[in-house]
Amino acid sequence: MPELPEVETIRRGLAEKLVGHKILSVDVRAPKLFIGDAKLLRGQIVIEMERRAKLLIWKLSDGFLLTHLKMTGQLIFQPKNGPMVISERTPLENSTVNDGLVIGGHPDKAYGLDLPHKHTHILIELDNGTLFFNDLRKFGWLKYVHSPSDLKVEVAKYGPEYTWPEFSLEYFKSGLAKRRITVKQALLDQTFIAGIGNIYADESLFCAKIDPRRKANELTNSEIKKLFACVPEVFNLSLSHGGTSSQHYRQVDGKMGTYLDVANVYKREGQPCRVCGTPIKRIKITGRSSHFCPHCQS
DNA sequence: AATTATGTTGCGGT
DNA sequence: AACCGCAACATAAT
Repeated sequence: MPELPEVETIRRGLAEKLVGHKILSVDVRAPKLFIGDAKLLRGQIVIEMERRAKLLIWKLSDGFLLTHLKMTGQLIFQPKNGPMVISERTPLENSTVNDGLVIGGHPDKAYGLDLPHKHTHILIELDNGTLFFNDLRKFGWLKYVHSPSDLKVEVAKYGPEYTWPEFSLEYFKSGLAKRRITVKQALLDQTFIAGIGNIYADESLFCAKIDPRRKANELTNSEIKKLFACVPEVFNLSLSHGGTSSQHYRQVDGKMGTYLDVANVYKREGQPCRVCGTPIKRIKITGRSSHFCPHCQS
């Protein structure tokens, strides 16, 4: 899925396009993916767009719309009378690339943004355009809740955001000390820190020069300190690149994120480490790919 | 054909 | 009781 930098990039895009606009209608084609009564969204104004962990929170004139994109969810906005935009992982036949956008190309591909397509499950029509929720694997969802206390329940499980004062070195240290799992698994735990997924766990551990297989409770103080600084550093770098378009992630306007251009380890198996030249290794840690430099992170 | 994919959750075991 | 590992969810690309 989109991790924190991707969801935050989407949040900024949605805020720019949707805040102040009115929802005219909602078309739910896959009922399982909308929890609550979609009809209640009709006529509501989008007041504010927020994010908690990897969850998007739309503040509406009456209630909240929550969206979780999980692994392959997309939210793509096409303004009224706007251009037909198709974005593909690789440019398609008969398409032209312009500033990260791919225009034209094959209309039937799963990743195409000639919308709606077979993986478009929910359409939200607003007064200034249409938002398409596409999700190849159908793990993602939208949920309407009415009251602030309902919203509170939804976000109660998440650990601190990396920007919060609650995310202190002391908190980080004591959290790691009580976990007997690998440091990689600890970073992925949303109840410990909000927003890290597979990409940024690997990238943060490279930044801190820590082997992902190390036990969380066996890290030295100086390693913990380094990792504590690396998490914000990596997040902020990715945000400045609009996130990572590894496969399905797209910005709200269909553009890809370009963090992969500067990633040190993620998806770089066999390629030379940017620091020492040693080939990057990929191993499994509890079922998930983990990329690291065997020389720098030993 | 088997493996892989940006995530979370619920179940059973320790 | 808290913690941990793993299957499950659904679909396509390689």
